[in-house]
Amino acid sequence: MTADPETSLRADARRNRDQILAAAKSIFAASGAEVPMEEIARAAGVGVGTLYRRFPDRDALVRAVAMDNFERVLIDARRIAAEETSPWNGLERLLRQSVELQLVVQLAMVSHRALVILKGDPEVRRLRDEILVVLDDFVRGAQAEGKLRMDVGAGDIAILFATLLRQMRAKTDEVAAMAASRCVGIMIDGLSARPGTPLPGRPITSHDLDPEEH
Amino acid sequence: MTADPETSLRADARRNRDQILAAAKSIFAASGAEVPMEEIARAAGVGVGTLYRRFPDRDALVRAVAMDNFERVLIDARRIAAEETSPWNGLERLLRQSVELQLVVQLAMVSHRALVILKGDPEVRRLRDEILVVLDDFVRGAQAEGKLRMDVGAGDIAILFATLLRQMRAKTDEVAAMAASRCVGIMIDGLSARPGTPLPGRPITSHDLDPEEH
DNA sequence: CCGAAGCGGAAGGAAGTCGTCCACTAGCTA
DNA sequence: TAGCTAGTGGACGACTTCCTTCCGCTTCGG
Repeated sequence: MTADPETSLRADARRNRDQILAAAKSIFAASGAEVPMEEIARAAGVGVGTLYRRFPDRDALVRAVAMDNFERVLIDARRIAAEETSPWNGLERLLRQSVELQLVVQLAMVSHRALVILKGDPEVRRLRDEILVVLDDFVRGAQAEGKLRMDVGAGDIAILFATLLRQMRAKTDEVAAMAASRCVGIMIDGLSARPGTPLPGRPITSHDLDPEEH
Repeated sequence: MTADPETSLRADARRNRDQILAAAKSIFAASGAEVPMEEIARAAGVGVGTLYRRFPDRDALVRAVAMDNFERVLIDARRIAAEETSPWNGLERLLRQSVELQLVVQLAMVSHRALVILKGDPEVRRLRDEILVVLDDFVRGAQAEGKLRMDVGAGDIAILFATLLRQMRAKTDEVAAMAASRCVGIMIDGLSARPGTPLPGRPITSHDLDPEEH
């Protein structure tokens, strides 16, 4: 809409902007969208003033991070879908390289604050929906080839991962770092179609995650 | 030490105390140990003043909740261990009736605040260690009977579980309620010993969870 | 070399939480 | 039933934490 806010920035300003976005991304993923602005600024190696110059308030920052990240994941997911002939393998790949995906899920489905902020933005909304469509395809495909248990939906997977990965990366110590990927591994094995215990209730679909009423 | 602070309370006071403990327990489990005192008071149906009369500060409340809950879980775990001949079945039962267990894990291993508070109390510490011993027994036993995958330790299970269930019960809506038990089900299937993908790193033991340095 | 864009971080202000205090209520005892 | 005292609730001031603005100084780029 407006004449490309990302060009026509002085070189150093441009660099700072990118650093802020990267820092915010990693911190949001690890600790949710409510962390102090100053912490983000520090992680980006800039002052708060700089952050606020570039993003007028927290909402703007969250929106920018979401846009950037959603796009990236969507591209990734589509690339994987194109490369991988087995939907199950694709799903697995998607889940394992999960740092990016985690943020999507975090922002789009878990963090209440983020949800409210992003809900208003139709463009973000559109990206979110496209991602869910792709995820749904993976799920249905993997089930069709008999690799994914039949009694789960895309919503189950989203919830599982969002909850799992959250807080996991917050700790810096080496045990915690290992824990995250191990948990993902266990979950994947739990999801695979092998004789196990049936789950209670019904599959949770991506549709169930839509915020209808609050 | 002091002459039993739980007797010699007026009947209504006693009742209030119990309600506070129950409310705190359920709220701590769902949202961690940092929720406002007023929220706990409200949930218990009393005023803040009453809460503070019974528990001088937040630390005292956390300690009391932990003691109560740890004892309960320890008794439970031992009862299950005695009743169940298969350690794997015992472990599964323990994990499924998880509300109590979740709080233990939350308090003892995840919440940083709670950790600091409880660390000083040798009695709590002792209970915690006993629970970990019992859990370790379950894990080793289940592995010995070939039901539990060999590449996990008690720490893996604790982390997985704590992270999973946290935040899960916060939402009241019916989808979220279902999600929790479904996630536990998936996790259990992921833990069971069947051909799956090996996990990265090494098993995380209960020892790894001890807070050595901070 | 100069002007303007950009920078950091101190500081004002808003929001929320803690724990105290005191006027009032209700169990227990005689 | 009456009185004593333990118990109660919630308003309130101190404090903390976070948001955002503002301004003197720095750095880029022409």
